[in-house]
Amino acid sequence: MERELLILGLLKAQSQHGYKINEFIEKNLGRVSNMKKATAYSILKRLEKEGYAESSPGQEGNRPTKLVYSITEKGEKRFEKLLREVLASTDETIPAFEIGMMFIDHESVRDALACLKGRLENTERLLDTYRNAPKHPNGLGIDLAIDRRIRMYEADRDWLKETIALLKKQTEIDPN
Amino acid sequence: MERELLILGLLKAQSQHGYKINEFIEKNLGRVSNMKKATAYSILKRLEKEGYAESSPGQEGNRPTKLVYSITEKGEKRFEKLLREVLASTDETIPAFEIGMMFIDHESVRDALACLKGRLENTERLLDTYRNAPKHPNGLGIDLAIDRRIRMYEADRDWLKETIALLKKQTEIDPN
DNA sequence: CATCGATTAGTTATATTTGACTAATCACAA
DNA sequence: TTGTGATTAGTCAAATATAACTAATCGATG
Repeated sequence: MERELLILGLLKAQSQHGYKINEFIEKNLGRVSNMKKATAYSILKRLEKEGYAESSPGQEGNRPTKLVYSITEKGEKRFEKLLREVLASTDETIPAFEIGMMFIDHESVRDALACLKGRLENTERLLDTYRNAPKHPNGLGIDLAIDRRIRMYEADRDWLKETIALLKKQTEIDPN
Repeated sequence: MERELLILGLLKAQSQHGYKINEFIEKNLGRVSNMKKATAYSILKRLEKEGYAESSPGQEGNRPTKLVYSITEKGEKRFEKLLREVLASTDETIPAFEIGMMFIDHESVRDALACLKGRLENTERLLDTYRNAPKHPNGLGIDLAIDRRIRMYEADRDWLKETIALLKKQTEIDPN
C-alpha cells in the first residue's frame, strides 16, 4: 500500500515512464523503499487498470517508444486517501527482530550478546548517517520523517545498551 | 524469513499439524504476526521439501488423519541460523508512515494535524496495552521484546507530540 | 434422530513480488 | 567500422501470500 502511495506521489510530481520511476527509487530512495523494478511496473499496470493512472506512448530521441504514465483525477483522490490512511494508522505488526528476541532463551547468553553487540554497532552507524543527512530546504515532511527515524534509532540504541548490560550481568552470575 | 523462524520455533516447542500452528498464531500471536493460514501451510510444505521438517500422518479420536510436522536436526540448525540473523541485523526499510510523512506538504496542515492526532491516540492506547501486559515468568525474551515495543511507542509518542505542536504553530502563523 | 451452525483441517484460485532474462541503443576504443 | 560493455526499457517465470472455497465432524437443540 505504501508502494502504491509512493508511485502515485512520484507520478503526481511528474508524468514518467516505468524505467524512470524505478531508476529514481533505486538511486534516490534506496533507503526509503526496496521495491524492485518488476514490482514498480506491475503496480503501474494495476494503477492504469483501476483508472488511477493513464499511459500514452512517448518518444525521446531515437529510442523506441515507451509508455509514459500520468496520474488521473481519480488517482489524485486515491493518493490523498492513501496518504491519510498511512498518516493516521499505526502499524502494529512486530518487527522480525522482536520475534527473534522472543526466542532468545534458545540461544546461549554468550551468543546472544555477540548478536546484540553487532546490532548495536549497526544501529549507531545508521544513527550517524541520518544525523548527517542534509536538511531539505523545501518540503518540511522529509526532515520530519528523518527526525522520526533518528528518534527511533536512539530509542533502539538505548534499549540495546540496557539489554546488553542486563545479559552481561547474567553471564557473571551463571556463565553458560 | 521471520515467518519461517516463527514456525520453526513453534515446531521446536512441539510437533504439531498445520491447523494447530495457525490456530496458535491467530489466537495467541495475533499481535506478533499477521501470517494467514494458507501461508502457514505453504511454509510447512516448503520446510519439509527442504528437509527442515518432516511430516507423518497422525490420528486423534474419530477425526480424519492429518499431517503432523516435526522439526528435524537440520531444521534446528536452520532455526539457530535464522535466529542469529534476525538478532544481529538491523531492518533498514522505512515504515509506511514515514513514507507518508514525506508527502505531508501535499496535505493541508489542518488535515495533517487531524491524522497525526488520531495516530497519537492510537499510539497511546497501544502503549497502555503493552504496559499492562502480564510479565512472562519463564522466558526472559518475551519480556525484553515487550519492553522494546514500549520504548519504541514512547519514542513515537514523543515525536508525535512535538511534531503536532510544531504544525500547530504553523497554523497560527498561516492558517490554510 | 434429523438438522444446523460451529469447529477442524485443509486446498485452490488469485494477487503480489522478485530474480532472471531479453533486446534495443549508446558511447567509445581498437 | 566494428566490436564491446554500459545503459535503457522493459517482460516473464517462479516464489510468496492471501482470500475464498471445500468438506468432514462435532455438539446442541427441537
